[in-house]
Amino acid sequence: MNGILSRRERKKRETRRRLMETALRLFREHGYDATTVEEITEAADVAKGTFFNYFETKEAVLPALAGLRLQQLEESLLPEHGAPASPVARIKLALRLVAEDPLSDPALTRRLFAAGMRHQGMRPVHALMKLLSEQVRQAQAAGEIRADLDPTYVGGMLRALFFQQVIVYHHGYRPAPLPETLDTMVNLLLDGIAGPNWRQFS
Amino acid sequence: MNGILSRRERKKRETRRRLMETALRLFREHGYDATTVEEITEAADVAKGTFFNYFETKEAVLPALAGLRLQQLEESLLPEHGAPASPVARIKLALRLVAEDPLSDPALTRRLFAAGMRHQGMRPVHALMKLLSEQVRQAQAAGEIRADLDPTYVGGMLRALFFQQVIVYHHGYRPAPLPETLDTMVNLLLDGIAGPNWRQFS
DNA sequence: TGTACAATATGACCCAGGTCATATTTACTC
DNA sequence: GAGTAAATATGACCTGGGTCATATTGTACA
Repeated sequence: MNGILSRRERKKRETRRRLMETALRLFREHGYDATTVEEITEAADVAKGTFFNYFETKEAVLPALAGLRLQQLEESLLPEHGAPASPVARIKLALRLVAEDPLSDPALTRRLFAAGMRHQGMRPVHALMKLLSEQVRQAQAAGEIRADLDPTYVGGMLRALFFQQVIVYHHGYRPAPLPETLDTMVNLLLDGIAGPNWRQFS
Repeated sequence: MNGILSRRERKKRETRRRLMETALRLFREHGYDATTVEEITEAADVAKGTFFNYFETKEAVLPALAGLRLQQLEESLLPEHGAPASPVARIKLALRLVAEDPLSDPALTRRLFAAGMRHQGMRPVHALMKLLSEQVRQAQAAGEIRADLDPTYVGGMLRALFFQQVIVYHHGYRPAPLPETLDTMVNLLLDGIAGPNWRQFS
């Protein structure tokens, strides 16, 4: 044994890492659809079948990639790293950072989102939702968000609205630069969209 | 000519209708993935290639089917047909009806949503969004929703949250029956999720 | 070092979605 | 009806995702 990991474990991780890295590179170079699994494995110097030992489907690489990015992102949300004191501000920051990530080009974002829904799995419950839920929890503790709501529920809302926003933006609906529209979206969710006559009915 | 339509036009519509109907039946009988395009065309008594004269991809049938349903649904939202006077109540009603539609079984809903995102098209801008936007417009006119918002924008939010809700529900997150959770969701969007300390920061 | 077992890698193969050159049908004109 | 051009139907074919029986590699233990 070398270090704490067996040779097997080291090779496994290395192969997985190489596959993910290669896939991302090729996706960005030639587009998601134009990149075949065989091209990925060829470039990563393994056989085609090996790919499916590491990922259930071609689409499944995307959540894995996103997971990595979010792990890094999670750190920049720690107060020690200069993140805002207000949890809500941190949520806005997180959304802005995710939207700016190179992984978030139009095609990949759509695919990533679709992959997050597809399959009755949703098992690695898209990492973004977990991250957002945690920030929501903190926002509730700070009294910035109503405490009677399930953080997971609100995290899910934020995630859904985020993707809606980003996808629509990439489709040409651009009342303002993306970061601003994301902030607006969060504010809207906080303040609500009710008009003066709402509650007269209910 | 018979009626106002040429034989060609009649046959075309009939074939399209038969394909959609057959597809829906088979999807519901055997599931979306388990149903092949060839099975659909076989059952509809046309050649496989014909399918792709009518729909760009297998997935593309779903938006087409949804469009039909929504057309019917749109009528039940007219005041003449006993719909509530409050536009917001009509929005809630619409969401409940869509969720109850047989087309909205778990697998198909996910697929339908994914199809709505996929392809840089999004051209038949998912009919649900159009329907919701229109109701939002009316709600704004009635003062139930803030008038300074773009109805399309709010319609998009509602659509995104609706799907999030339905999918999560089908995944086992069920604090209450689906119709109730949908109402709650709309109320939450109306009232906002801000806590007592919000605005102290901004 | 040898041997037995488990984990991982491999690529031939299968299958279903999607394409396309060709055949058939419809519409229109003389 | 014959001729012709356009619309539509067709199914052989291609492609790439995903499977699986088999081969290879790593590990454990004597």
